[in-house]
Amino acid sequence: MSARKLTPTSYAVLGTLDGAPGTSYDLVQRIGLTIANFWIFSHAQLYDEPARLEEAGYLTSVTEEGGRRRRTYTITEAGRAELHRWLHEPTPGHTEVRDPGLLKLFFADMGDRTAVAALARDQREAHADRAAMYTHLHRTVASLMTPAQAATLDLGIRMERTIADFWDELLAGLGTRPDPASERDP
Amino acid sequence: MSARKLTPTSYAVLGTLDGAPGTSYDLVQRIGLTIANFWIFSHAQLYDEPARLEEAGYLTSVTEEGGRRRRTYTITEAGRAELHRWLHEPTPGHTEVRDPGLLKLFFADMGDRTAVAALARDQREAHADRAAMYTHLHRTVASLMTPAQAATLDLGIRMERTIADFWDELLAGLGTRPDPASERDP
DNA sequence: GAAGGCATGTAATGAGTTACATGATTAT
DNA sequence: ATAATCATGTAACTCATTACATGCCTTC
Repeated sequence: MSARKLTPTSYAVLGTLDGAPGTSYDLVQRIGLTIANFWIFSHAQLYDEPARLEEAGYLTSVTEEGGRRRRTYTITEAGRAELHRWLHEPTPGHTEVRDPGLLKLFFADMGDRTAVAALARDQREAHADRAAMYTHLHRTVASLMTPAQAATLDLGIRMERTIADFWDELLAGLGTRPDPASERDP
Repeated sequence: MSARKLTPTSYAVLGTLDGAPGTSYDLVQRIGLTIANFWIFSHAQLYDEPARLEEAGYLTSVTEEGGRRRRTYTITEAGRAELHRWLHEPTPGHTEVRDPGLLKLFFADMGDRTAVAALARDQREAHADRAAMYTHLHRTVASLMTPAQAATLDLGIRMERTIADFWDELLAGLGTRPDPASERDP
């Protein structure tokens, strides 16, 4: 029950367990379908973090007797209180857009047309695909989400579109003719 | 000179030192003004990582004799080769948008109008400010950047606007009149 | 010539990733 | 009944963050 500063990981776990208890594997599933779209937590983190939160008194767990000895976590009152405290406190920290493609662009030599164009094409496709995927998700499962969850997905769509457009325009700006080496559309 | 997988941090350092040698402090400055806008590396990382890169043969360093014993790093041929290899290799991994505000929204109870509205207002301001700041930066120092660097900044502006708009619309959707300090709904 | 801040670095701790390991379940 | 895959967890390692420590330079 030692004090420690909670991280975004902690709140992702607390928030996910609020409302329904679950095992680490459940967390992997629930978070994988939702939060992981914008903030990735590795599988192992979702095993470590609940253990820490239990140690801190924000969760309790029961371990299955037989077989796999699955551990199911439940949020405590203290956990719920901490979650709500966090929800109401001012939000510090700025948005990081950790995008490997963007990092590459930063160091790219615009003179190297082919390399930049290849990067731009890849990124455009990847982000357009993601935008489409989210849009589909939004249409199919929005009804199962809370309005707030649907809203985050909406932002996800907007951002992917913004990024896809950016690469698309960058590509156009390169004066790229359909490129000999590896083109798609006419 | 042991092999190891390089991380984005590694490439940020290699890329920044390509063209001009520098100390860790120089890295802090150069990266702080540019890359840190979308991908933050802590001060200590920029001391640790060059040491690792030297160990791996991608950098060499000379240490000042007197006083502070400053260590200046220079990229090696191997380092440059690795940087270029990376620049030309396909880019895996998807964009993470690590935004504490967004994480909060995900768990927010839309019924709690005041809390959501407060969050939305804060975020809208913060992102609008950032968009303005980047725009200013772009106008004033774009000429000092490579076109690729200016392009990343351009994306930064677009993203911040997208996010600011999102919060703005969310706020409007809550049926919020201009707000006297903290009201509830009619 | 003392105070305050910028420059420079390290140590301790904590978090995150990768790799490994194995138990259940399903499909063939 | 075997292979394949899903579910579950831990261990080892690498990275990142925070805190600390101190040197140097400016300014008053």
